[in-house]
Amino acid sequence: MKEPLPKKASSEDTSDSYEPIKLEKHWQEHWSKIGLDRTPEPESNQKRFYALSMFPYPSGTLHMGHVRNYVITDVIARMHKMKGEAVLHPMGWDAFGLPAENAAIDRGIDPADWTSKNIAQMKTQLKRLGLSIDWEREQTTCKSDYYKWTQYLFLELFEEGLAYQKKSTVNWDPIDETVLANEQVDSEGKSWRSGAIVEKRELKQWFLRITEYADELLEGLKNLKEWPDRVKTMQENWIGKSDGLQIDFAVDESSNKVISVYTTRPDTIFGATYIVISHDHPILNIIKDKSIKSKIDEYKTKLELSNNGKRDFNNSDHIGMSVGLTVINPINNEKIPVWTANYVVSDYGSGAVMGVPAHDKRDYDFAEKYKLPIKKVIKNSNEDNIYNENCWEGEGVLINSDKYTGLNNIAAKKSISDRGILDSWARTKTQYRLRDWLISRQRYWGCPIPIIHCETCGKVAVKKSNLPLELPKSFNDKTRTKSSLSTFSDWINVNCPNCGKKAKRETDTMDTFMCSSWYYLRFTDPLNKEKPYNKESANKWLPVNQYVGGIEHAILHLLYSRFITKALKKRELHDVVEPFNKLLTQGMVQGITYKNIKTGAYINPSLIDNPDVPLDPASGDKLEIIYEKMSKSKHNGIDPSIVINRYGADTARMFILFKAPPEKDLEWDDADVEGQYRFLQRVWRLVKSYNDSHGLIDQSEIKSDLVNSNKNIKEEDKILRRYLHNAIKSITEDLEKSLQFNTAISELMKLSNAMTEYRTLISKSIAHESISVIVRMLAPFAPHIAEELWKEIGGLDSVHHQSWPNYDKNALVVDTYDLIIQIKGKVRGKINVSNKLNKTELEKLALASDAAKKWLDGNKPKRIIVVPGKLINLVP
RNA sequence: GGGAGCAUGGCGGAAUUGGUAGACGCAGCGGACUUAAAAUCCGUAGGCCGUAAAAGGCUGUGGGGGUUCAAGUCCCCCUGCUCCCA
Repeated sequence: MKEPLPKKASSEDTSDSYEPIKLEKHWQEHWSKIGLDRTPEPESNQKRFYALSMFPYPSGTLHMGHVRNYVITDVIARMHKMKGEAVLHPMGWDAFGLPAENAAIDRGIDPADWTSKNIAQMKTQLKRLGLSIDWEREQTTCKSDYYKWTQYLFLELFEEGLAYQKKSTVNWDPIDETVLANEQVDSEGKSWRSGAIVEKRELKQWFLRITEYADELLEGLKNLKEWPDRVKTMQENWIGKSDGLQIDFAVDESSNKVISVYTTRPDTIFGATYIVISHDHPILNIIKDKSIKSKIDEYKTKLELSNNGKRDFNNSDHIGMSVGLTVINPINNEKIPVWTANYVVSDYGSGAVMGVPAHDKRDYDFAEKYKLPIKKVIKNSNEDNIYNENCWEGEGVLINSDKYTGLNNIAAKKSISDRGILDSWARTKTQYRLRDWLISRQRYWGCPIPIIHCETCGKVAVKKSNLPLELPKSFNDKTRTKSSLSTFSDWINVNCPNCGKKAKRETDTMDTFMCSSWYYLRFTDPLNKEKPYNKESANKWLPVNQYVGGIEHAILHLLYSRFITKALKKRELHDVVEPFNKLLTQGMVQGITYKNIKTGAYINPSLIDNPDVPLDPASGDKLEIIYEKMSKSKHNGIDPSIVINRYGADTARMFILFKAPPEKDLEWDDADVEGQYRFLQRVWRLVKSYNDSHGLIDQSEIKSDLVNSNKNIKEEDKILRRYLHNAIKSITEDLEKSLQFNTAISELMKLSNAMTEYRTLISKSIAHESISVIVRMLAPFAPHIAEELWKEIGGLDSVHHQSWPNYDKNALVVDTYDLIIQIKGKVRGKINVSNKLNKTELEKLALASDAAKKWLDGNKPKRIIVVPGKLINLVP
């Protein structure tokens, strides 16, 4: 950050210069007083618009990513308000979660206090941005007036059979000491939060049956026309639908037992040289041989100790053993051995697969390692693909496959399936990659699961009338060694609501994604004391018209929310099918970063003498200048408050919108911020000079955009009106359709430049029209300066209560234009022509032009293409 | 390994979806104002050739090929980067 802006020269009249800090404070106070941002009760015929940003985790400080997110939503919300729509633009806090708990443990304070302090701080920072948020609808997920309803909705799911507890192998995060859902473990087997390698543990956990909605969630993607394809593809892959076949292999040692394997490649069945089952497959129980049994136990221990948390199966590190059983391949009665291996897990498919090493990479790796036979059954028809010819996963013609030999593998797939189904050793099965959503967390700072475990009655729901089930207080009791509800014995021990006998409360809390998967519903009816929300309110406002947030939630939050919406619809709590109609995933805000390539160290910019040739102050090494996501450890963060203190919120807003299209990463650059500040100053001076030359506007001139027309006005007026109405047209499209704020602002700049140029040349009425329009169009982007200028030009009421301008089609019409003359596709000249000329007339003029004379050498063109309004191409 | 996307001046980025490439801004350069600087205003600007200066020409959207009167935009191949899935 450079030195503070220089003070204005004392000779200047201070009342006349742009002082953003003072002005913004004044208007924010005023708006708050008049309740400008309250959500209106929509009139019956009024269009409704729900604008929503993903609500933040209250970490305590606002960062630039937040600023970008909320400013984007704010511009959209403000514009729709001006269009006369009833706008809902709320904000809340995703306030449960581990950072609060960890901070609280470190400092011996209550996470609730830590959180509310952070919220207060961030709210102050947010308010300085001048966001048109209706704070009366604020929600905080860790407050009991919110989590009461999270619990209520959990019970709805419980009643529907969508919430259940089961023992299973789960992802255990050893740093955060809690389990994680599959979505929350990355491809390297690391926790999305702590980054620790996740371990596998057998634990009893609560799940939500999201798999029951797998197909609906997949199908629903097709209707989300205004979601980025990228996000839809990610969800589609995550759900991972596959149509396959379940094939029974009879166990040779036990006449009435079969192992059912799941496969999408029945065409390779003749290549099966072994069967692989998961380590906990039920068939293992039939093994009598003690030495094999003890070996299997040894293997299981090894599996647990290997700490191989990598998700399910990976190409490397396959381990396994033969379990001493034999099965019969139903297609050819061949006997093949049964193995167990860590690349097969019990909760996917049937926990068993057939090993076809010649045509499956994982099977191939495993067979190589354990010297199992490899049998090719499909010939690679693609001659080019000679690499790794031992394992061919593509298409081809069957070989070594009895009567199916010679068939194309697609056809073979069908006939083998048909045969299996007919002989009843196979049936079709649709399989999903998606697993049920694990929502249990063994931590204190979360929403308690409202279930009581009774020895007689089993799992009993807390009565809805007894909600909220509040978290126990006195968190910082020094006697506790673990930060989990299981240590609060007073709280745990209760009487069963059913039979009255002694019982215990569930001590798991819910995944915070549960809290955030329904907040958009609560915003529609935020103060309801009887229900989570009123059905009519939800139906009235949802789906969210514009949702804005980071791409990192492409799967997690967005998939969970879609599921919850569908599940609650089934409970008839609303009629909403999809929660978010249009989605914008904004890019990161990156800061300039100085990195020493040799040591990998990030250098604090304050230690660098010459930013153009940065050197490591410790070693003298040349540093690399890169842009990376802002973070403390990289010393590249820019604090929004500092920027606002220096330039004001309007400049910060303008910069962040102008610098890059919203979905792209944005590089913070102080020099560009200055540029936006200068632009606002130019507009400021422009308005003053219009006032001086043309006087104040009259309110009646604003009521209708069409007070002026193009009839009987002078040429300069026509030209400026054309600029003006072109700007209205493209800015409106940018904000309504393409969400291109950068080009919208550049249109504002062009308009401002033209208005400066034509200032003294135009009539008063055109001056008034253009000045009123530019101030109104500036309002969503830079609300404070626009409000001040609105007052300045003589506007009544608030600029934010004015209507968004409509463009006048007639103003866009040009009388003459430059027709481009191309010879053989190259631009060789242009002629000014009337827009009334038809193709033949244009042709005639073009042929007579200097360019044509020069480049055609008197020859007649063979071909002439005329694009009226654009160009003419003469092809000799 | 599979899939998706991207590649435009010194920089961020535009380009009506096949029709004047480089809008708008930043940085730069030249000038005005000023004792000077800042701020502000005006001008200039893809590259190369050409000219005293112009005029003018050639070339140009990662590289190569193709379709078309016309390609940043469509098709094929290659290179590089990013993301997702293994």
